[in-house]
Amino acid sequence: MGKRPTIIDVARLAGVSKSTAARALTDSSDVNEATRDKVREAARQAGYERNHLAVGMRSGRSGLFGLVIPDITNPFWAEVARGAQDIVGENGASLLVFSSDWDHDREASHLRALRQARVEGAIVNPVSDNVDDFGRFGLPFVLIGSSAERFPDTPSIGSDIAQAVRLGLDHLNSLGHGAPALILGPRSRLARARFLRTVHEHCLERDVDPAVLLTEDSDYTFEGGHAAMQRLMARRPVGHLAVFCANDLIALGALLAAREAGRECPRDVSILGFDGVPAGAFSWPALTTIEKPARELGRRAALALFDEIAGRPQAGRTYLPCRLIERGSLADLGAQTPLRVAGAVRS
Amino acid sequence: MGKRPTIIDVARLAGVSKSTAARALTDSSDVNEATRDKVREAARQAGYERNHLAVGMRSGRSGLFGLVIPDITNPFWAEVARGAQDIVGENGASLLVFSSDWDHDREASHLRALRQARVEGAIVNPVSDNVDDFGRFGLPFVLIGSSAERFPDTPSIGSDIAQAVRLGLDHLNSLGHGAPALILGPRSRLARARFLRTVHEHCLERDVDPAVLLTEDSDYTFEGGHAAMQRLMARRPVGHLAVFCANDLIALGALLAAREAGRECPRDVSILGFDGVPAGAFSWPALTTIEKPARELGRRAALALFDEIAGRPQAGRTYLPCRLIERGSLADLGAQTPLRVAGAVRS
DNA sequence: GGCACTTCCGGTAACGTTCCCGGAAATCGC
DNA sequence: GCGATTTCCGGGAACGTTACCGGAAGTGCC
Repeated sequence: MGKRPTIIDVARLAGVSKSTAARALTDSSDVNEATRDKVREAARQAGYERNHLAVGMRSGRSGLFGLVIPDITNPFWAEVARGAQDIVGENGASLLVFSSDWDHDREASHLRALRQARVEGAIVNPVSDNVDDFGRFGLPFVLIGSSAERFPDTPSIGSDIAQAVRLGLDHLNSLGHGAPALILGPRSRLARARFLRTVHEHCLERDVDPAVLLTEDSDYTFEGGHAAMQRLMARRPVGHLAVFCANDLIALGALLAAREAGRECPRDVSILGFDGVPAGAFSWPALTTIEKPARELGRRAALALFDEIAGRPQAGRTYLPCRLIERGSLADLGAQTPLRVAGAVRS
Repeated sequence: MGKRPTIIDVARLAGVSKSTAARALTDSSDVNEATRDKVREAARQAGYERNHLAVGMRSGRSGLFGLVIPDITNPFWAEVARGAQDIVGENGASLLVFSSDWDHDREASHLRALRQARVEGAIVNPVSDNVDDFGRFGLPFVLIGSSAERFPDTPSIGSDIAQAVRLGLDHLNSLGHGAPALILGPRSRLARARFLRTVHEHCLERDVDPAVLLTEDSDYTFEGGHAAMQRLMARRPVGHLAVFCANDLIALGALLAAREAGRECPRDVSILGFDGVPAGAFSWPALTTIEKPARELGRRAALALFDEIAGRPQAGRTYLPCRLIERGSLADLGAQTPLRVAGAVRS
């Protein structure tokens, strides 16, 4: 339980000055091979481990990085965290992880903690304008997630929602579905607007009137999806109903609502999710979905951060492509006239 | 992009010495109210934020804590992380989070990083004997999870597997099931032994011969559970089959296997999980399971760590009780003679 | 053998903070 | 109004590390 050995102890043990010990323990070339070995052996013997607090103090580089996400418990963000963790770790640094719960004050407090810990940089999913303060301190940071779009001037990484929506729509079309019904997120969310806009564009490109689109609002939860699907089915009681959900939780809720209503998936309804959460693989039927590259998002954010610190300025925003995961929740309607609104009564 | 203001800048701005500024900014009483306000105002104006690196250096308290878990991507461990994060945050400190991937070398490297960062303490799910080294450095730490049982001398927190198993068994009994079939984890795992032992005890207490127990080995994965359930059904092709699975992923795999075999749950088979993963709530039928108090585990581990640091020595091992979550995967066989082996052919 | 040059090493300062100590001023007791 | 006490503040050192500077040997060359 004695104090931890310092470089001075090592130097004494090796019979050299602390300067020489420091040189030997770093990669400095100004040191004799023999003395380097002697110092290394002394360090090993003393159980010496470099004090990063002191290093950070002297060099200004703490070896610490920060990550502020809404909730580490959310599988998407956990993947992001893992990706960032891996890259940061590969560079010999450590990651401080915080959960903001989408709360302004919590975020502010976490950002302050990060600054006080003298992190070398941070990855943040912004929930407010706190990040502006952050930049003002001259701290390098990279934004992540769809909410980062509000800050076009700072480097950020996100999944390519437009590409993802097109991917889903095209896949639905190829299976013989027309423009699907939509269960969207809350009107306040940026991602919702982008989602909807892309669907509209996709419709127009195919001469489908977007006004014919069937949409319901939800709140990104299982229960919300469940309720929205019930409303949807009430509006389209007959015919095959294809639904494109704004996330997987909604889709899972919709799946339950359909089954409760006696509408079997994928026979009577087709449900397409968006996210790629693990739970989607275990549902019945397993959920066909569009997977956001969560871990890669975290990796790329960390990589961008290192680039920025190294003086390689980053582009405004990078979009990473999403991937379709075909499982069992979509019906193959065969070669059938597409471009019709799903569930529309054919006269 | 200028340098960050130091306490000396604040002192100069307030027209006092840095000693006085330091006193004013901490909770020291040896300072006049007026000058304290003056310093506080100067600090605010300068945008001063205490440098925790320097504080840690001087005081030996870095304000940093470590968490080493197998995988932050695993929902159980994410919950643990969240619990620890919350408690650490409430105490004004920050948490360094690492994923070991159950790998010896990665764990060793993460523990070294923690020591070099001069964390004040760590919470570790041990995958090897690396933690022994850790203790030797005099660093306070708390173990977490079932693998911590190998270290009876160091404080650790885990879920009460024996209580959980009894809870499941009793519940099954109350629903008219006899001793259920078991899908267990790998033979190398400690948790498996404890699980099996408790089932045996439970049987003996009720004059059931444990030899009659139907068991299959698995590997804690969805695919493993799927395969094990197929073997189980081949051994008991008729009658209601109740299965107690060692974790939820296994249970979800078993659910799929049953459905594929045309055995409907909960009509023909009853499946009980163990863990409380989110995916269990979204399956069909939703999985009845025994929930480990993951977040509370993380909270209690952090609390125990603070206690230990504060000089309040911790007990060897603490077991936290698990909770039954009733959903839809268990049949109610009614008041029927219990204590029979589920699925056994009645002659 | 003298000079320039390289190689290697030790001393010192600095990073930003807090703690200890001593001293000046103010207050108190009589 | 004078010593004793309290209140408040400044100076200096220390935490562990690395960067810089200067110097002492050793080497090569003519």
